[in-house]
Amino acid sequence: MTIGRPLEFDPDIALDAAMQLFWRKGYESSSLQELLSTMGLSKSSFYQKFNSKHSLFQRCIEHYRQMLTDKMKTSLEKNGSGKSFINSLFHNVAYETSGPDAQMGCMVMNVASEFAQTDPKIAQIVSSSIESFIDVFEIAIKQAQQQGEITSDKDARSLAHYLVSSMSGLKNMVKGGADRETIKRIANIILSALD
Amino acid sequence: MTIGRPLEFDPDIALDAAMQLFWRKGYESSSLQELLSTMGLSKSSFYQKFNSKHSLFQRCIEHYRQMLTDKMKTSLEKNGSGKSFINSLFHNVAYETSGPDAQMGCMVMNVASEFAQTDPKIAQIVSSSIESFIDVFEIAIKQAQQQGEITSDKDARSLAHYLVSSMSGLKNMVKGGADRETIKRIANIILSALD
DNA sequence: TTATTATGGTACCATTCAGTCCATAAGTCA
DNA sequence: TGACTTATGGACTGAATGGTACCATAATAA
Repeated sequence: MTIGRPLEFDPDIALDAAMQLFWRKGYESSSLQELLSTMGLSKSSFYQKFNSKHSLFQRCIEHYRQMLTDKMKTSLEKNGSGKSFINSLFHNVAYETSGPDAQMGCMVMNVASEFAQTDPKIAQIVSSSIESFIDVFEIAIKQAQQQGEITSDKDARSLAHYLVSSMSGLKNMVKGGADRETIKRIANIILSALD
Repeated sequence: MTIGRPLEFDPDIALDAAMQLFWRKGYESSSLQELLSTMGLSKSSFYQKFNSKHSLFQRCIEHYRQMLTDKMKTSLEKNGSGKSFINSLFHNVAYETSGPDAQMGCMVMNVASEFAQTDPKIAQIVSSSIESFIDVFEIAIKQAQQQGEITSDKDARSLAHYLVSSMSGLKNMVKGGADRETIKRIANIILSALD
């Protein structure tokens, strides 16, 4: 055991709460006050565990990357088929058009949009996070190719880039106010590139 | 002549300068001070001509919509071919990867990402702006279909939605740090949906 | 007990934010 | 000239920003 008074909060839970807020509102619009209340801790505790708003933000992006890639990988395993994993991923976007968690988009792309061009450190985290997403897609595509769901003459890496780009664009359309049916129609065209 | 002391600046030029800044940095990160210096006017003049930062912002989005749709329409006319217009539009994104004006993305999509979910008034402007872009793409597609460059069995409106979504995603990839060759490869896959 | 660390609270810091107010300058019209 | 109208520059305001310092107190381990 470490000496001294133990923490009264779970740093991981606090980090996750912060991530949710940053995801929803971005960096600038998430004030310290809001962070403290959603994380459920005082200013003292905050600055003791997380050095600053900015360093917390970086950790949140990493946390998001980890959470999302894990989620995708388990979903791929459960699904069995690489192709149907991809299909369901894109069609699920249609259900982000309404509800409490709607129009949040992808946190990494949100960050890229907010100030990837300004902050080199953040830009690097964003870039490597995108690479992680591409990697997962590539695994799914190669699996689909082995299963005969996608023709093997297509370059898996390029397709993976294409899917990340398309997913990002689709989520942008949701943010722009597109309705469910429109999203479904776009998703179908996107997915037709895999045939 | 109007009575009273004449304006010492051109409102249209000032508006365009403001748009450039908002485009580059978004709403929150564009401080009033920066706006004043790039627009080249004092605080008094600013608040006299443009009521507030927020109302100026709305006008800037409208201005962007107008500028971009005009640019696209003239480009379509000059190009003659609907298909080659679309092709060049997507391949030109590859050249936004470096340089001073790089990684600015589409202002409307940037705004959608920043706070379309927060501000209903802005959300409406964003939504109608996206519709305008879709309209232009639809014209280009129908023209290409008449010219036999795209098969007529495809629904032009859906394809237009798809192209806006794809363009948005592609620009996101640029912001995320993708290099020129990667963008070109993605663009080719996107455009293959039109074959 | 002693050492160590965490907590909540307060006060405070400099800076920045958008926005207001007023005296004055620069014009038009009579 | 002088009245009228609008534009301009600068000083000013009140609120909010992220961050620091300090405090008494509480909870653990050695």
